[in-house]
Amino acid sequence: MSIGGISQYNTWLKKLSLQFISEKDFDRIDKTSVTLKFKKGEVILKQGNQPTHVAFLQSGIVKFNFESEGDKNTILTIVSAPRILGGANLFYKDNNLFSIIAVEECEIILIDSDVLLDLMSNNGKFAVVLYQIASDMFKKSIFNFISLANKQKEGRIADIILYLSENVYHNAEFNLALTRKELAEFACCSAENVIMTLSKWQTEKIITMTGKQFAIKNMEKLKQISRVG
Amino acid sequence: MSIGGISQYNTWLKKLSLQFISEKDFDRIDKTSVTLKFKKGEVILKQGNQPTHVAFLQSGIVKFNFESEGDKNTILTIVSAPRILGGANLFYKDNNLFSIIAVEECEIILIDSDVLLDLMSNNGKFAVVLYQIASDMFKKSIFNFISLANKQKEGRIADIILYLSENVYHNAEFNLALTRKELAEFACCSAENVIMTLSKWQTEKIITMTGKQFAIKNMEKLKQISRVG
DNA sequence: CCACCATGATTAAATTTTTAATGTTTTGGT
DNA sequence: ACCAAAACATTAAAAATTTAATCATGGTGG
Repeated sequence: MSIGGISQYNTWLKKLSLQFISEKDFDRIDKTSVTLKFKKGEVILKQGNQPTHVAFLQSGIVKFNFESEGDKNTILTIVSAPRILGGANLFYKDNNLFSIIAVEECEIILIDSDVLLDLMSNNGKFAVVLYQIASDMFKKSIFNFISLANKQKEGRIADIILYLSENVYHNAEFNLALTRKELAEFACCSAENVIMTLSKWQTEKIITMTGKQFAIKNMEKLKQISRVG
Repeated sequence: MSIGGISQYNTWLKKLSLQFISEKDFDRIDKTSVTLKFKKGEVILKQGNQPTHVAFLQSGIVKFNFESEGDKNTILTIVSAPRILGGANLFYKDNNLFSIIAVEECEIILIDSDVLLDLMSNNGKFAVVLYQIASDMFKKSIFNFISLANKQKEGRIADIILYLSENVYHNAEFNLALTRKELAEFACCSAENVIMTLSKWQTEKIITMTGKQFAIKNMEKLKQISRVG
């Protein structure tokens, strides 16, 4: 677990920030930030804790996990670097609504909320751009919600596979870091449903799976399943 | 349908805004705004349209309605005045993700997006406060999502009844403006499920219904149903 | 190196939820 | 006030989904 400032990296965040704030202001972020490494399964931000930092995902993939009574988990979304995390209750005194957990090895930059809030307050353009990023995350969560509400099992599983391909791995072939159980928590169905559906799709040559290696072979068909629901 | 500026009203919006921006800047909003009245069922912002305005709900109740293929509707949320609407894709070039429809007579103030965006860009504190309002709406939508994902029929129906009581009508007794079908679209189940469940609860003395008049008689029990799912 | 545990896979039974069919009541427009 | 349309209500059958039971496999730690 390494500790240090941001400036050692030529980060997406730095580039973004310097379009709106001065080098001097960015130094304030830099000096109050900490860089950490997380292994698969480690909790980055814990549900119920008081948020004091905004997390920036420098590399890796994380899941937003909501734990309800009786060890029941729901994965709200899965995102890959580069990404600002914790935008949901960013600058809220409220406790974290969900945990953020590493799905594969991650580098995280923790930024002091108060420093960032102060910079936003003094720079409207910077605030607006962060607002737009949060809006975009909100928009994606609306799509999840709609998929869940309107589609059944197969449509939902198709949706999360397409989501992972398009928004996380940026490729039709990828090394899936998630277990079937996690896919089920993401698609909001039982692990059996995921297993059965994926097996079926493999025999229908829509996808291929070898171990963790995953490939969408018939994108059109998968999108059709998503549309039909 | 009346047309005019905002300043005729001593609005929540005006009070909020003047904490952060000058009277002169507020005049810019005022001069480019339009006030409209909508009757029950009328569409305020239409799904798929290009957003050019941010809507402020001055009075009344609206639903966020997503229409999917085959006339299937999902109600994402229901909100009452005073409230900023359209925060989801506020300042986005994207088309509206959903329609906003009056559930009962509403007064709406349409504010030019570009004017508001310009004021935010020049006033970080104003931008931050609008960011926080959008965050709060996001948070509520997360709760909807989680309810939908984790609970079945009865838990979900309990959740929307509690939501309406707490967040829309602010009372355990209210004159419900929604039909059973709309309740079903909100709880994501069939109208039959809503009717059956509400009837059952009435015989169990958890609620009473006489026409549109609705009363929660056993709040503890209803909350327990929500918890158990 | 072997036992054990997590993961993946398959099936049948139980449960939940939707669909369809039907009738009654309420509401809104003329 | 009357009529048609919408909303409300109930039931049974059909479909979807979860639960439970069972087993194979592969990686990990003692």
